[in-house]
Parts: sequence; C-alpha cells; structure tokens
Amino acid sequence: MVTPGDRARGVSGSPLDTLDFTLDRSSPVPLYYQLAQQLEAAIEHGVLAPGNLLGNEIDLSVRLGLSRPTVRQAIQSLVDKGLLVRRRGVGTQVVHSQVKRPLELSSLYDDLESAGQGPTTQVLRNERQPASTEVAANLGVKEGSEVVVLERLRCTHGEPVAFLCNYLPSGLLELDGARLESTGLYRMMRTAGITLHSARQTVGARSATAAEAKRLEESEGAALLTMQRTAYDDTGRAVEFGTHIYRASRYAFDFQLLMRP
Amino acid sequence: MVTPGDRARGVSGSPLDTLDFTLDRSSPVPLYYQLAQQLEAAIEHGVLAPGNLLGNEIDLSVRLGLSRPTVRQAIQSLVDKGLLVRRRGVGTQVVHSQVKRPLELSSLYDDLESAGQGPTTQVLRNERQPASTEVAANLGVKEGSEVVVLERLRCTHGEPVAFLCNYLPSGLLELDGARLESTGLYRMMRTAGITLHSARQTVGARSATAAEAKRLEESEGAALLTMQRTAYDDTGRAVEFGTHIYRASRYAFDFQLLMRP
DNA sequence: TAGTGGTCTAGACCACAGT
DNA sequence: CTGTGGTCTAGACCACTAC
Repeated sequence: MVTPGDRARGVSGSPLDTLDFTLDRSSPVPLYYQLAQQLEAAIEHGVLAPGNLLGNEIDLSVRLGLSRPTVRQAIQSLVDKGLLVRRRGVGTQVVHSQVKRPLELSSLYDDLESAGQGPTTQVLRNERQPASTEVAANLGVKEGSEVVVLERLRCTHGEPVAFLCNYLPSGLLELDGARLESTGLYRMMRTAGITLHSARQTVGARSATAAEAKRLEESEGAALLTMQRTAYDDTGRAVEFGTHIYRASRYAFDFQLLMRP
Repeated sequence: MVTPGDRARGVSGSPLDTLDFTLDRSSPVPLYYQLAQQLEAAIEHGVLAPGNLLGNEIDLSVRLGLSRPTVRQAIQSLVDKGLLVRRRGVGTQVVHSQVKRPLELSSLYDDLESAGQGPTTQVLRNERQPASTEVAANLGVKEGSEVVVLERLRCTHGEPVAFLCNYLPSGLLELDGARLESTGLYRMMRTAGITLHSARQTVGARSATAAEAKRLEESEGAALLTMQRTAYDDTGRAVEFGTHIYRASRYAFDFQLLMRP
C-alpha cells in the first residue's frame, strides 16, 4: 500500500532516507551546523539532486534524534545560502540551478589565485600621511588625521593587471612589505583578526591616461575598469578605502548577488 | 546604588527602555517581524545610535510579553541585515556605520528612477528566436529551443545611457511593448509573480566599436562598461540572461556586498 | 562571579497547498 | 481532508566576556 506520505516523497522515497548523518553531541560544533554541512555535502555531491524533496521536518528531526527547531535552523541556513527552497504545504526542495558560488568580498589576489594565474605583487608605496577630504569621508575619520596609504601593482605572467591604491586607518594593522607582496591585503586583515563584514563598491570604466597606460603597459586611451570600495568590519567601522584600476583586456569582475525578500 | 546591570546598559540606561513597542497579536504580520520593523525604524531615526547596547534578550522578551526565541528571531533578522552586532558576553549593539543600503539586483530602470533622472526606454526588438549555444547554456534550456530576445535603448535627458539585450525563456512572461517602454523588465517580472532570488554577474569594460559608438552617441574607442547577467527565481531556475552595454561617462554600478561568515 | 548571547528541547497552534 | 512549513512558547544548559 502507498500512503499519501510516500507519494509526497516520490515513489522511490527521498534520497535522504538512504543517507545516514553522523551527529557528534560531544563536539563543540553545533548540531544544526553539523547537519547543515552534511546536507550541503549531499547536495554538492549530487546525492540530493535539484528538485528533490527533503521530506518533512518532523520526520527528519525524529530520525536524527533532534528537535524540530534545530533541524529547521540547519535547513534555514541552507535556504539562506540559496541551496534549498521551502514551500508551505509542499515541502523543502533542492534548487534547480547549480549556482553555488557564495557572495564574497572579491579580493583580486584570491580571484587570480583561484583562477590559477599565480599573481605577483609589487609594493610601490607604503607610508603614512594625513587624510584628504575624500579619504577622511570614506574612512569616517577626521580630515588630516594620519592614515596608511598603500600603492601596489599586481601582475600575472609578468604582465600588469591592476594598479591598487588603498587607504587604511592608522594603527589598524602592521603592513609588512614582504608579506604584502606574497599575499593579499584582505588575507592579511583576516589573519590579524579583522573580520570583514560588508563593503560598498562603485564600478565604472574610463579611458587610460598616458601615465596610467604606461604603468599598466596599455596603450593610451585603452578601456580601463575602475573600482572604488569602502570595506567595513563586523562592528560597522570602515577599515579600508581603495581605488583600483584594472586592465579591462585582462580582468573582469565576476560575482553573485542574492536578493532577500 | 548602581547595579552591574545598570552599568552594562550605561548609566542613563538603554535608549530602548524609553521606547514603547506596539505589538498586534491579531495581525497576520508575525510578531518577530513587527518587532524587527520597529527596531529598524528606531535605528533609522537615530533613537538607537551607533554603539548603543540593546539590553539583554531576556529582559526585552519579558518587557514585551514575548518568548526569548521570538525576540531573538527579530534581532537576528537585523543582524543579517547588518544593522546590529551580537557579542557573546557583551550584548547586542547598533553598528557604527550608517551603511544601510540593502544588496539588490540592480535594475537600471530603478536605479535611474530613484536617482530622479526620469529614464525613457525604446524597444528596438521584441521577438522569438531559437536559442544560440551561449544563450541556451546560460538559461539552462536546450540549444535551438525558442526564447524571447529583447533589445532596448535606455536614455535620460534625451541621451542614450545603455543598450540592453536580454533573453528570456519562452512562455515565462508576456512582454507588452508599451509597458516595457514605461517600466523596467524586472518590475514587469515582479508584477507577473516572478520572484527574483539571485543573479550571477560579470562586469567588464572595453572600447566602443563603430556601431556601438553610433548607437550610444559616443565616439569610437570610448570606454564602455559591459555587464552580463543571468538571473534566477526562488526555485533556482534561470529566468533571464542579458548582455548590457553602458556609456561609462554616464553610468557606474554602485552596490553593496555582504559577507556571511 | 555575574551577565551575556549561543544552543537545544518538546511541545503547540496556524496558514497554505494539494487531494 | 491531510501534510507541509511558519510561528510561538517556556523553559534549560553552555561558552564566552568582563570585572
């Protein structure tokens, strides 16, 4: 006999039924997080295919020996990531597309590294100076107060890709030139315990001036991609303001936007 | 006498203490949402200044006649929005910066309209055709299957700003030319009950070809901003793929990124 | 040591979708 | 009608922070 519940999960049952999750209650990792990770892995590996129903939350909580709110918390975190969709009266399904890339503060160094291009960085300038009106406004400090100014040239395969000019509040971070050349600024900030939280970006384009063209080994008038960004930590304090210029022939921004209704 | 609790909230107490929230239990609006909205309004209006502590969740729940999980849900939604920060052992505070603009799927029409520029749109093309390899891959449909192709020229103050080329799965939406000229594509999709959920974007730059320059009233070789986007609805199905070209002299992308740890 | 948020439980009732 | 997710309650214990 086939009960309504069987039909709801499909005749062959939810793929989740054959999956066993291992929960370690003695672990410091929260239970909802352990469950979320294993669900995400199942989706990633295709065990849960797009469109598959997860089965209802009550059954799942009973089967796992968890309370329903805990299971909900795990599922909700994946809904927030865009991996699952909930529909009242229907159930929870895996989304149909395989858009997995999370939204991140794009760090050029990380972008290039993950693309396997082996970037190198040349620090052109690393010193302290009084903040200009524009820099002060963007960093939320007083005009004329001391800030660190950083100018870098980033290359791949021996050719320039971008010219990066950044301003940081003085005293926030020790900027060692050698480490700056071997890793990205954002990675250094993370290592220093600064947790980036959000950023405001403006992306535009313009033609290269003679000086810019020379620096980036482009021809004068070539199209350049420009980006201005202010980054904030988790308390909302501005921790970086930068103006970046990219060779459009060698770089483009690639990112994902999420809408929250 | 000053108790530790008084000190924790500051000598004058949390500004929240003098605020009265009105909760309507008969309303269909969830209680946590009512609370979240009123908290957000208090922050927006400066009643809760950056750095202010909210007071602990237990007291708040008692004072409001709600359970702690409900209060937590309200607070969590504002933490997700980046308006509040929680610190274990410390409390919940308002973030220090006034970065409030939410992350959104930027619709050029909405952008221009909110900037008060009064955009106009000219529909150059609106017809069905078989999907090319590229379009099919981006929309997740079979190559050669019918899609709607839409070409529009967007202007402000009588001058072109952007040339927009979009592809939509056939049968998704009725595209009335007149309405397309008076509103944006995204707004039409929302009206038709399609809830956009996420999008993948690539932003780059290049020099204008002769044809592009003519169409956008630029000079040949001028810097153009290019954007390619695939948008997905809440089930993860691709609902739009587009290639947009903007006059860099008249438009730039402005958006906020949020990091989720 | 005291206060905070972080996690978890075991129930409950409701609104909505599909039959 | 049944089954689903959406919301809500009233407790509990733990980990971290500051004093």
